Amino acid sequence: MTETDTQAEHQVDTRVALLDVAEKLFSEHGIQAASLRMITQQAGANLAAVHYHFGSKEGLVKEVFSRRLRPLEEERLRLLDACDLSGGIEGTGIEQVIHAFVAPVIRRLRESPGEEHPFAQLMGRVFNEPSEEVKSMLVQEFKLTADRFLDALRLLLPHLSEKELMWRFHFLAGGMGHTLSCRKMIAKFSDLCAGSSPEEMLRYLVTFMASGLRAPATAGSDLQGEPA
Amino acid sequence: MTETDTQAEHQVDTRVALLDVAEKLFSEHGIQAASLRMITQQAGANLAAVHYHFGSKEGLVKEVFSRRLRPLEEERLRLLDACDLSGGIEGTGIEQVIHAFVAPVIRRLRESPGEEHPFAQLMGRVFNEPSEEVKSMLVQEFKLTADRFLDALRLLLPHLSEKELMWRFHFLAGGMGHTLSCRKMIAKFSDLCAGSSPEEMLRYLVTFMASGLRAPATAGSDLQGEPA
DNA sequence: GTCTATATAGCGATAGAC
DNA sequence: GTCTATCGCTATATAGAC
Repeated sequence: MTETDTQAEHQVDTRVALLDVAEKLFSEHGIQAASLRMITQQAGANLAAVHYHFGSKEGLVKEVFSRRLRPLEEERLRLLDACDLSGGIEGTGIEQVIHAFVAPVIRRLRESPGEEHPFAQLMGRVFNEPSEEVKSMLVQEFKLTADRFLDALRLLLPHLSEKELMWRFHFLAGGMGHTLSCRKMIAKFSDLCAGSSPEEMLRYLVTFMASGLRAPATAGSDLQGEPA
Repeated sequence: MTETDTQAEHQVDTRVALLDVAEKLFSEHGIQAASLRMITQQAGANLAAVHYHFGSKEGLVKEVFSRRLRPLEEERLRLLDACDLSGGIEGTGIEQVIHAFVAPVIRRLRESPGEEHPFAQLMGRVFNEPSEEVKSMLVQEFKLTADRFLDALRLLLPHLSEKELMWRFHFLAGGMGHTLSCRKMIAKFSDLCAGSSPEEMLRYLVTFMASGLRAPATAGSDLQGEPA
């Protein structure tokens, strides 16, 4: 290993180390609460390195997210393209679409075996915490994927109004997001959930959400099941 | 109105005003980002008033939550007691239980007509952002209600394993939490959702979740619908 | 109970040496 | 590219007058 190699590696390492540590600390303490001093210290870098590599804390935040989201959304769309939608509501197309949406997230959960993957928890935070600027970036990042998945679901569930279709998609996304990002808190409610592998949870999720999506359209005005 | 009345009211007003403004600013900017300076200024109170009334920022945070959660959980349990579970999976018991869980939240959304109710958005944050101390308080606060609802669902869905029952409850809670707390962000994805009233969303939610809960138990080992 | 003033500490950002 | 040193600002918390 030559001296220039070592230097070049150190440069890359600093940048990547900052992203890794930022991701971890953002997920543990929140974006606002994780200071650049904490991040650079744990990454073995200097405080000024953040501004050299990313310009500002905001720049670091954006790169933390897009580094993970870009390949994730790509994989989702690739799996969606492979789905067989010809069976309509009767076929397994709905299960396939749900799987295409959720599995790429689950797969990444498994990448850090034995531990929580920081980004999964961060994804849970992301919709509630960050600045308006980051929020807009995320909506933009998700909008394309969401529209493509909605197209697929519209094809499979033509009996639903556009509005109800949209809500059902958000029920799916919300149920997934909550269960993935709050695994530690869910574990506090029951040891059983704590003992579930991500794959096992995925199977339960697909069953539940597929059945929810297949439900008949909601009647216009009667409040179903409301106690007298 | 006597002078002592005015003084007494002012004291009460200060405390309540601090809670109201804190709730609003916590929901808008996050707990960490909402400073005591912002809160006391908007509440027309002095910076030191927070420490007089609540001891610390942490004390203020806890009271903001428990002030809303105590009556909310009470109402949920009251509605749960009124549910008719005798019909089993065939009856409307499932719809009634979901309604008992979600309606108290929806009703509070409607209390500030035309605006977002700050607490609904705050509830979305709550699972992801706050300190460990606040988190533990919340789990404790929710555990009793969760166990009671799980008892009801266990009665209605005896064919489910304890583990799958637990997960389905979290899918329900997550879907509800996400859609309620991220209404503004959901609106960015589609104008249709932005135009839905809370009551309309509740009907869609009950339809979807009831169907999800009623789904047959997941088979042990086959990954349903996974593309070949 | 409410106020002013201040103590103590941490923050993001930057200038400039190396 | 990395470092030290520091600026300017804000935070929570508290002491003490009224």
